Parts: sequence; structure tokens; C-alpha cells
Amino acid sequence: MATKVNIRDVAKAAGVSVTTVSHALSEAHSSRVNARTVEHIKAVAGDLGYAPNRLASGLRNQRSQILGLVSDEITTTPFAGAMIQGAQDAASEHGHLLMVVNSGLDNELERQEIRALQQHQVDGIIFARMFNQQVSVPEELRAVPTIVLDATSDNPGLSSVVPDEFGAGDSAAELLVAAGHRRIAMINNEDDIPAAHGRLAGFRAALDRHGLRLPEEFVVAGHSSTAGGREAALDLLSRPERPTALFCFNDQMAMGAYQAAGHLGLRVPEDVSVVGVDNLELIADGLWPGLSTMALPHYEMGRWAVLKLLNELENPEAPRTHEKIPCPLVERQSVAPPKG
Amino acid sequence: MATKVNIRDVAKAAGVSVTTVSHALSEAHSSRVNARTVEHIKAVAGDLGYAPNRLASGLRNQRSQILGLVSDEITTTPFAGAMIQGAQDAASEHGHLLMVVNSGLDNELERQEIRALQQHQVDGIIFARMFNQQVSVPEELRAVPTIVLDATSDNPGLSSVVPDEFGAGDSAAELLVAAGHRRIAMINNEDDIPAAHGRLAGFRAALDRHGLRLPEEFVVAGHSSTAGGREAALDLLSRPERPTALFCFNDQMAMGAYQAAGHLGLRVPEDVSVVGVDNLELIADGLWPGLSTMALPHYEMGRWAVLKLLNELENPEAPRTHEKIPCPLVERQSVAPPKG
DNA sequence: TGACGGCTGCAAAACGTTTTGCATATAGTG
DNA sequence: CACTATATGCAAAACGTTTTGCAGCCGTCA
Repeated sequence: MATKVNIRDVAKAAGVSVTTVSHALSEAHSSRVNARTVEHIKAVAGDLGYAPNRLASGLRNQRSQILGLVSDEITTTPFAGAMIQGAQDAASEHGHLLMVVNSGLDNELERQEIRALQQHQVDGIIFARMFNQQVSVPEELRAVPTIVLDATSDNPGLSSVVPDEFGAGDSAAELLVAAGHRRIAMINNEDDIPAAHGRLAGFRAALDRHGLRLPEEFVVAGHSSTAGGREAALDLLSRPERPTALFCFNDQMAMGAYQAAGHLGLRVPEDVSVVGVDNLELIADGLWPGLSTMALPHYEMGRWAVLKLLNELENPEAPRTHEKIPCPLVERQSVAPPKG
Repeated sequence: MATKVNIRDVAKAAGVSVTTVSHALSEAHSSRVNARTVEHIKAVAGDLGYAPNRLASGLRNQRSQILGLVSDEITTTPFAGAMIQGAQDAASEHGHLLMVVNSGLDNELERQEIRALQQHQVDGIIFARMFNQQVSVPEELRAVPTIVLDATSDNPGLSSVVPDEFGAGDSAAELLVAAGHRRIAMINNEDDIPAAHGRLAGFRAALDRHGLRLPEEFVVAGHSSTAGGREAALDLLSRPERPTALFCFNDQMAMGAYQAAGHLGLRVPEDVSVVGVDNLELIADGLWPGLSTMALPHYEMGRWAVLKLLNELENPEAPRTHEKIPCPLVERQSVAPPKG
């Protein structure tokens, strides 16, 4: 392992002082040194493969150029990847790196990890959840600029970003109404979470707008899983007055709806149209026919969180904001006009 | 934001020198200071909420306590989460933190990210791929201790860890044979990758062991996707001498096999048994009936990689090793004895 | 009583940067 | 030619640790 080359080596090789090298390389201060010298120093630095030690510069500048990302159940959800990628892309574009920790549901461990992040002098922290929820962030975060990702904080002093759940429900209804459906049911998640309330509210609002009432018996809630969706769909689709279209809380429940339809001898989309939420490629692309679904903007939320954090770091007085990011429709083949 | 408390503040508050505080807190050197003093210093440090600045100690010790994890397509695969979690858990248990970067398929970007990691003085790097493959690692990694994760390197000087693909195929065959099947087909991935070769070889070896030949026409390769699995299964299951059991390259292809079976009026597992590989909860748990499948040990591989890296850091002369981790069977309901 | 050894604890240097203040050299002006 | 203004580069301090070498103090033993 070639022993590391430091700024002193560059100075020696270029025949100038350490100061001059630092200035020459610093963009902001390079005006203080002769253009020809700058050129020369850069060449020498390049030849030597010099790369500044960020530990040292972080120490000196009180700015580590590291952002912490603390998340919960990264393992059990397929969304984590997109969120991390969005955050990392944004960070990388601005010369920052991401330190990722996750602690499952263990609060004590989470606080410990946050302290570890702080010891490494992270410049700020993204506090991420894997599904939209209301959280109260650990108190150790008081000491660090923080953005809440895919959740809202009880502390309004923290900026946050969540999907536009209402809009997702609204767009799904629009899609089905535009296809000509009138008898549309929703298979909701039984949990008391913003996504369930928001999607239902948006869905209902859009139907209202079109003069279509959503009858109570056309909203059935189940466990948020394929099995839960299957049971709910079995119920709805075996009624005498069955709906011609189903809006499902998520793609997993929509997968259950497909299974129920198949079991009852109904075809998607000829006999029943289905719309999901999440755009899990694995499911939405895998189902046959492909599932039209509202994509959850995990990548964009990750990006937004980092950008916002960097902005607040730059400008500590910037107002805190609470962003909702739209959920675009991804059309596949699960929606068709109702028969007859 | 309360201004940070440093070791000097602790020393002042405790009425001793900075050195003494450092020694008292250092476990290894705490013998150099009176036990009562140690006690006192620890108390004061606790009261003040002192936490050592790792940037500074890293600079001084030439040991950042940071590990880099560079991966490719974290977004598009659901495995990334488990791999990262495994790595992070192991790192955290040993007082290290993980810096995660991913670069999609952009090699230039990847090298850039690796250099960024190096600037932050990571102690070592995990070079991870999202599916088992042969790689030649970027040359910048020559300068840092590196472990290859879910891939093998053309450079044998790098330790690596992959799933036991052969074993997965072997166990799958064992399961089906034990259930009484004789006419068993494999739906393989058409790509020229270790997983495809390994699983097929293991599968074939186990059948051989039981005196069952795997006829060439019972190995059909398709695109690694639900659609690819569907087509292959459609082919296999509509033959006059159709197989009674299908071993699928992965869970997505198995999902396609379910669809094909459904389409042909065959039931799983009564008419055809199915086994997958991956144990993607989303699919394996979501399918109806649940899919029996060989779990890919992503969590364990992540763990192993970090542990091995830490070990090589500790002990640079440790021999490099190339590990295969077993793929345990996760039984659900997709296997039953053949009819008649 | 004097010397020696063992405990304690301290001062200072080092890790690799960045930046301020100052010194020198050069050019510009009356 | 004297003097000022400007351009260029350097030395040194600081960021917060860790660790080596040394000094003071105490007790012990001859």
C-alpha cells in the first residue's frame, strides 16, 4: 500500500510552501496565487495522486462533509434502496458522503447510533422512516440539523417530506372514472396511518367531484398484505352488486386482488380493473397483466431531504418547510373500461 | 445548538490535565491513572455529555473507524437492504460506521466514489455486487483493504463471499425428490452467470445421486423475470409428458410459473410443485399458496464481509479466503407429493 | 537518612489541513 | 528618484485527539 501523499509532499515537489498549495487548490483562495503557479501545483498534485485528507480538513473547518441517514427497517422494505440512492446522489453531487445506520425498531439502539454519527461530526442528519407516519424524533437530534424523511415530526421546527397521499388517491380515482367506471371500491389498510386516511380522502374527493358517492360498504379495510388484499377482494367481488374496479392501498394488496379475481373466475382487467400504490417493480411488473399503480416517490424524497438539509446548513435561518411530493401514475394493463 | 464539549472542558471540570482524561477514558491506558480519579473523570465526562471527536482521534490514530460499502444497483434490487443491514450490524458491534455509496452501472462514477471514500480515510472497503458475478475491481482499491461481497474477484488476493449456489440447487432437488417427484424440470436463467451454472449443477448432481437423470429438454432457460418464467413454464407444462415439479432460478420466475399453471388450469401444489430461490418475502409470501424457496443469505454475507474485513485490518497477514454461505430452505406450501 | 523504584500526572509533539497576518518583491505614480 | 500600492508567498496557529517521555511524590529498604 503506497504510503499516502500529503500536502507537504506536494509543496516540496512543487517547490513552494504548504500554504501556497492549499490556496492554489482551494478555488475560493486561488486568486491569491499566480495563475502559472496554480497550474504548476495542480499538475504536480495530479502526478503525485494527491487527495486531501478530509479528516484533517473536517477537523480544521468544523465541517465533515458527511451526512447521517438513520432509518428503521431497511431490510424488510424494498423502498429503502430508492430512498438511499436519492439521498446519496444528491449528497454526492454536492461533495458529501452518506453514513447510513439502521436500528430496526430498537429505540435505544437508534439513539446509540445517532450518538455514533455525532461523534463522527456529521454535518446533519436525515431521519427516515420506511412508511409515512407521525414521529417524535429522539432528543439527541436537537443538537444537529435534521430533516424528517417519509414521516412528519411532532416538532414543527423540523423540515419534512412525505408522499402526497391525498393526491395518489385522487389520481387513482380519476384514472378509473376516466375509464368509465362508476362502481368503484377501495381496499384500504386497516392501520391508523396517514397513508390510509390520505389515500381514502383523496379517492373520495375525486369521486365526489364527479358526482359519484363512495358508499361505506365499498370501503373495506384489511391487513396490509397480499393475504389481506385477497380476503377483502374476495368479499367485494363475490357480492351481487360487485364493483367493476378496485383501488388498493398498495401493490401487495392489489396482488391479493388479482388472486381473488382469478379464484372467482374473473379476469383483470376485462371483468375488474385494479389500481395499486407503490409501484413495486417486483409486483407491478410481475403481475399478469401488469398493474397500473401510483408510484411512491422514494427516490425524489431522498433527494429532497438531502438538498433541503444542505440548504439549511448553508443558510441556518431558512424557513423550515413540510413538503408533499406527488405520486405519479405508472400505467400498465390493469385498467380497462367496464363491460356492458 | 449547545456548543460542543471537548476533552479540555472535561479536564478543566475534573481538575486534571487533558492527558489524564484521555488515559482515564481509554480502557487500554486507564491503568496509568488512579482508579478513584478514573471514576471521577468518567462521572464528570458523563455530566458534561462529553463524546470524543472521531475526526480528531481518527487523524491522530490513522484509523477513522469508518468502513466504505460500494455497491451497484441498490435501487433495483430488494436484496440491498439485507446486505447493508448485515454489514452495518457487524460494523456497529465493533465500533465502526458504514459509508455507503452506489453508482449504478457507471464505472467512472464508481471510481470517483471510491476516491471520495478514500479521502475520508475509510479503514477498508466492501465491494458489493447485487448478484453473484465475476468482477475485476477498480484499481483504486489496490490502496485499501477490500473484501468482495456477492461476487468473486479475478484477483485472488481479495477475500470474497458468495452464496452456495450449488448447494441451493442440491437442496431444492432433495426437497422435491423427498416429496416423491421423479419428473422434475428446471427453469433456468439464460444469462451466463455463476448462479445459473451453480444452481443447475447442484440440482443435477442431487438428482444423479438419486438415480434420476435430468433430461436436457427438462432444462429450459429464459429471461430472469416473471414473464420469462411464465413462458418457460407454459412450455414445460403444456407438454404431454409434463413435469410434476419445477425448480425455478428465482422467485420471480417462480411467480411466472404460478401464472402459467393458473392459465393452464393446473393448481400449485396439487398438480405441480414449485420451488424458487431468493426468498423475496414480497413474492414468496405473497404467492398463493406460499412459495417454498431457497433463501439467499444476503444478511449473513454482509456480516461476514465486515467481520472478515475487520479481521484483516487487525491482522494484515491473515490468509485471504473465499467463502460460500449456505442457502437455507424456507418451506411454505408450494411442494406436495405428485398425484397418482 | 539516603537512594531507589513505583505511582501518578503533566507538557509537548504529532496527525493533515486551512487561514490570518505579515514580509518581501514588483509595479505604478508624482 | 522616492514613495505608495499591489501582487505574491510564507510562517504559525488552530481544529481535538493520543501517546511518549519526563518529573514529582511517596513509601520502602538498606
